Amino acid sequence: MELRHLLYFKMVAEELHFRKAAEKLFISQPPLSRQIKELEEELGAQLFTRNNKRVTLTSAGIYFKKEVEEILTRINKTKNTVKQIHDHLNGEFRIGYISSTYHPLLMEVLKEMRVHFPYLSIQLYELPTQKQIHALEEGKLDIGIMRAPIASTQLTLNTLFHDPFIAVLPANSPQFSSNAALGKYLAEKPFIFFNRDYAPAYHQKLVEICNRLGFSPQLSHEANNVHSILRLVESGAGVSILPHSLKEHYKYLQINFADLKNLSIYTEVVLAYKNNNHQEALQWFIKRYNPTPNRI
Amino acid sequence: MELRHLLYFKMVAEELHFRKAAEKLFISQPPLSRQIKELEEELGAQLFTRNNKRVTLTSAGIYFKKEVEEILTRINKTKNTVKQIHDHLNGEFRIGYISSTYHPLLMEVLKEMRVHFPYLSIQLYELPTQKQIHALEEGKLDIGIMRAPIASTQLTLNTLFHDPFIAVLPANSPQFSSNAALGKYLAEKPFIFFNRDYAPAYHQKLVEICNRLGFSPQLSHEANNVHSILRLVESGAGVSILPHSLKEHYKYLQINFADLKNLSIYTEVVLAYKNNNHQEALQWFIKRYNPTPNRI
DNA sequence: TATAATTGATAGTTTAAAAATATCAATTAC
DNA sequence: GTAATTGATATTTTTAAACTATCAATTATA
Repeated sequence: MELRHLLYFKMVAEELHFRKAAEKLFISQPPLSRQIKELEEELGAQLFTRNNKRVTLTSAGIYFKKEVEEILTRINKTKNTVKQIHDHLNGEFRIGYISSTYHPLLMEVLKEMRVHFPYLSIQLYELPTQKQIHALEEGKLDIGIMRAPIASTQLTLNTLFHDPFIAVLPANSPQFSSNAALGKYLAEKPFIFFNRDYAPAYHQKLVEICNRLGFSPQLSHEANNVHSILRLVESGAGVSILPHSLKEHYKYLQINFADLKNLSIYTEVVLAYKNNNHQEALQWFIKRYNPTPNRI
Repeated sequence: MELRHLLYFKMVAEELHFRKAAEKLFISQPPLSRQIKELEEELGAQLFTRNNKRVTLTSAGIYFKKEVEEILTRINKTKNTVKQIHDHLNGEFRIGYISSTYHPLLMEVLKEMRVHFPYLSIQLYELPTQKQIHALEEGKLDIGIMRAPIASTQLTLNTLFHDPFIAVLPANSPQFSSNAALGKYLAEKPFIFFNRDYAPAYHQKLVEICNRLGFSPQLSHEANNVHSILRLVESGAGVSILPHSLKEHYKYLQINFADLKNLSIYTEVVLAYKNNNHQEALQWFIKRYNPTPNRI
């Protein structure tokens, strides 16, 4: 028995007409009759009754039809999945990340990943959260490192860590004994923000922090990149508030950091990927990529 | 793609060695390599890595192996079931019944059955309950009409009806106003019983009825067939107690019947067949054969 | 009722593809 | 460094699928 027999049988069972079935199968009628006969002989069961004018399924044939349909469906599904697994391991793997991602860890993980998946072309894209969400939904990214909240039912989220905030000040700034004193200082300086459209939720969070510190920020500069903001602060262009985890990665800059005490506002950094995506490289990345700095 | 490809793949995946696999498949190595290559091309996925000395499955191959094994198992199961359905419809159907079965109904059902299942050879066997149980368990009967109790975990039971008992007397017997009067009459007559070994539970029940009527029967004759018992009674050889339902079917005999009042002892008539037997003819018979005389 | 049309089966031929044989290059083991 | 072992390749042989032509049986229609 071969799949051909099953395929031919299915068509005859649907058409209940050898000539029509043969036509649909793009073969002539005699070989079809022959194949069905062979199948019946191998099974040791009659599948059709031929009244020389009317073809009908026997009980065995009815059962076989149901089974064959399921088997053929299963085979096709398997073929597709196998192709997917292959492509996922031999194609591209696109990672999105936000500018505030801790790069040394990511670079380390990528180095290992290239050894594990030698035929996979791994690509990095620095993108803001909103753009990552769309790219993930459209299948243009495989995984994204971004900030909550993520409003999408198509994506599965995986919390990496909760990050508190810290004030970023020029090198000549004084020390502050309280949030109030810090607030007073920040209120009088030009405030460097992330672009509102670029990261709306993040922007909103910063406004809330300022309010809690007792002031409304003077929105003087806008940037859409952590590095740019830090460079602006260093040059004395103003102050800002950024995720705490960055402090460790920018020690070489001539700036001061000032803790915000007892302020339970955090930014949540997550891994996001499309629901039901079980591709091997993705699963490997999720398992391996676990920065855990300042985890709460 | 053909089943051949799946079968060949499975063997190579198990052996991880083309020559050994080819040997086990009773073909030479080159065509095996060719078929696997064809399969990989059709799937668009590499299934094996060949390091010119070591064959291993890729991730896609590992997945495919699991699926192929399940698919091939499924196909084999389907083949067996189809054969079974065919054989059950084109082979024999053996029905066991006890002598007290109401024949006109059974004959009517069989007539219909032969129309419904024209290729089925339907065979009847009059057998006592115990022999039917063994025959069913051994697959020598497909269904049995018999009396409870049936002590077998291999059989599924289907109650047909509960039958009370009735006394069978010669034509010259008087009328009785009470069970006590009847008991007194029966006590003095030779009692015709079913053979004890032949139908032990039934025999036991009759003894209990006699006790309830206030006497111990004189076991003069034994028979193993309802018709024989009735003929013996008709000839004046003695009296007996039989299932009530028989009264309707032996009206032509020169005998009297005497009801046993308020005696809640019944014999249960059941259909019995092997557990998990879903053969079409059996299911049809169970559904159709439903005598319901004296149902309680 | 006779004739034409339609059905699946059969016979014989052609074609495609699976399998066999012989051999190769690459690797491993000793 | 040599022999043995591996899967791949080239070529031929064999198998079997598919084709064409035709048939007998049945049904529809005039």
